[in-house]
Amino acid sequence: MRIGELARRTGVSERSLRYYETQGLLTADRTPGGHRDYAEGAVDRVIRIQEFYAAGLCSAKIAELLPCVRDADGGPSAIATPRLVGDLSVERDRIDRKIDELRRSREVLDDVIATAAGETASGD
Amino acid sequence: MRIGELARRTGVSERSLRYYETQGLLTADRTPGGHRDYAEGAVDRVIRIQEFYAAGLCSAKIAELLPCVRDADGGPSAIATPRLVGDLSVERDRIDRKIDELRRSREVLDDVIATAAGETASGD
DNA sequence: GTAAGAATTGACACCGGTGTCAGGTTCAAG
DNA sequence: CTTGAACCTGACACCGGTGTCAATTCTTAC
Repeated sequence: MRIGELARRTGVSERSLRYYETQGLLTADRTPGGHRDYAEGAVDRVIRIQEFYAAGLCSAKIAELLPCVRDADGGPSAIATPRLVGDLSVERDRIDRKIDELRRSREVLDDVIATAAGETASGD
Repeated sequence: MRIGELARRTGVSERSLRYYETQGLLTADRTPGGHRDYAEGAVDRVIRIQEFYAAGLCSAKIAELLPCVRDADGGPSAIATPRLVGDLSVERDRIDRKIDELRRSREVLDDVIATAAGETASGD
């Protein structure tokens, strides 16, 4: 598929898709004229990339990590090197802490929202 | 307490503490010479601010939100306006989605790490 | 062949919290 | 006093994924 369709199907801008390619996260065949031609699996891959970005990983880490991830299409996946495993463990711990932080903030927001709702309802 | 101590106790840089003040997130008395003098509650407040930042809220939203948060010292808290409640609900939903994303990424990382560990252990 | 839509590369800018440096002032201990 | 640590303000820069514009080129349907 072409970049426009991939952008539409993933909700990711064409700009970002091209950027991913420069970062070694995403590959595409080329038409004789030079237009990118993506495989079907690119959709899942792009979504995964976005998740990793959202998790706070940088392009370089994602580039190392992606080959080790079992895809939906079950291709053979690489085995992470000990160094990468160490890095990923650090990231995982960071993510765990981040989730806790988010949960705390979420609860505070909920509390503020609930309090306002209560005041509105009872009117005192 | 002085800014140095607050920075040490919260793990937040002096630079950031001063920045928070410009954003209306944190106040401090001043010594006759102009040095900041923080109340004891500043520690909790700074930690809360950091959590909100980590949750993806911008300074302006945090500034609106903070007065409505019930502090540990139980001072009277303001009631969020309907507009703010709307904004916060949007933020809360965003945080919920983010937590889900983080969880997914965390599982993938765990999988990669576990796979590598298994290969290392069995050696095949 | 031609026109319109889609894609290409390249460059510049943004966001916004934080790091850091400079030059000057205040504080506290001797 | 004096001295060194701590603090003050102001300014500049960064990060790094993304938005956006410009000038070309490719594709496709008529």
